[in-house]
Amino acid sequence: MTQRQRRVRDRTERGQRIVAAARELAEAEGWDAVTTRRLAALIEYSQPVLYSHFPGGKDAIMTAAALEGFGELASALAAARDRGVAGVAGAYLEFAEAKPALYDAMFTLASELPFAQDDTPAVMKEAFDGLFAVVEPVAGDEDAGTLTEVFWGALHGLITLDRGHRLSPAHRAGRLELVVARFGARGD
Amino acid sequence: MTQRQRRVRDRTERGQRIVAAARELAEAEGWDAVTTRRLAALIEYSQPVLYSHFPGGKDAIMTAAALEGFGELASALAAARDRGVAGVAGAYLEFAEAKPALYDAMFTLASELPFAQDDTPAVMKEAFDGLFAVVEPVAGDEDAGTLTEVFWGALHGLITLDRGHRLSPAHRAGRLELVVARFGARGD
DNA sequence: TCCAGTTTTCTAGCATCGCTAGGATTGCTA
DNA sequence: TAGCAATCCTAGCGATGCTAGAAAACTGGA
Repeated sequence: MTQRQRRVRDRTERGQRIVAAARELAEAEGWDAVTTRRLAALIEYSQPVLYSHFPGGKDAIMTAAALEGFGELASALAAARDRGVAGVAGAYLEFAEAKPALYDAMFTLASELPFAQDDTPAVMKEAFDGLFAVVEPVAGDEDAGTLTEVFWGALHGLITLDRGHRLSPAHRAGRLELVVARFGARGD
Repeated sequence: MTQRQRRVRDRTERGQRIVAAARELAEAEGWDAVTTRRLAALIEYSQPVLYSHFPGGKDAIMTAAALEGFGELASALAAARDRGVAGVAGAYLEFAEAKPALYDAMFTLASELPFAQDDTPAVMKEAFDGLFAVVEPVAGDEDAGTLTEVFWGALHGLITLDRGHRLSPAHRAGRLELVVARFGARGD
């Protein structure tokens, strides 16, 4: 029986290696460079092995990477929770800047990951809660959930626009201050 | 000489037909469905003709479509200018909802279009000015340009997150109200 | 009107992509 | 050790963006 255990362990390890290789390659050269052939070469197996781990193919691998990302984002936000809105906003931007390809997988691509629904994965809810926790105290009359969504949207929008070179680099620090100023205080 | 004039006119007309066909197909089936072969079939010419109009290939066609989009967005924002921050914000969201594929081409894809730089196309500056015009009066002590960028980021972020089914549909109207409430008034 | 020369257009093909069927190889069980 | 089952790989399909070189159409001068 230990043989069987070792085999399943090897299998799960290989699945993780696939995702890890995909993330590494994506951060280095972008998701377009993550092809099934290169991925297979990196893990030193043939292409079809990928599909035995992820029947959904490349999209499923990206989704798996995105889920890992939500876990890491949730941790980063939780660690900054005691530094309030400014701290959490900074941690969010820092995460997006440190792992741009992963951030893309989480939000821009892989849109079949459901959010704000019953079957939303737990890590995604935890990430959202990391924002909610610091927004809720300053919500005032406004609905805290809605305000969190708007706060999140502002951070996300600034990140994607900035990445597309659509914002002035000179205003970069000022934008963070302004988001915090507009969302970190009671709005009534 | 009129022969030559007719020829160049036909050429530019065909170039516009290419972009029009790309936009139509993209709105109907998404940008992935916009292949050079289908595009060539739609304009009733062979594939290489596309490259005589747009040497950059598919990316260049999408960029041309995006530029058209910036012109249309600028018009929409200008028309809503007298309705203040709320009106412009509403017009922006309306534009993004009415032409989702075009909006993607403008912001998510085609990121080689430079913004906030010297060689930024005029239509892009006009679109930005459509936001700036209503934000500037309520900037107070804050830098109006930076505030406009944050306002823009909030709108853009909400659009992209909403499109990826990452926000609660029930809060949809509330989010617009909240953005306006947080950005439509002086923040000092 | 006809014939070069130029411009425009098409046919055919390359490399690469995601993905999969079917055979070969390996490991497990009796 | 023989047979079975799981695993893996080779080979290939259709489709993608893009391009070289042949074919066709148009141009302007005798």
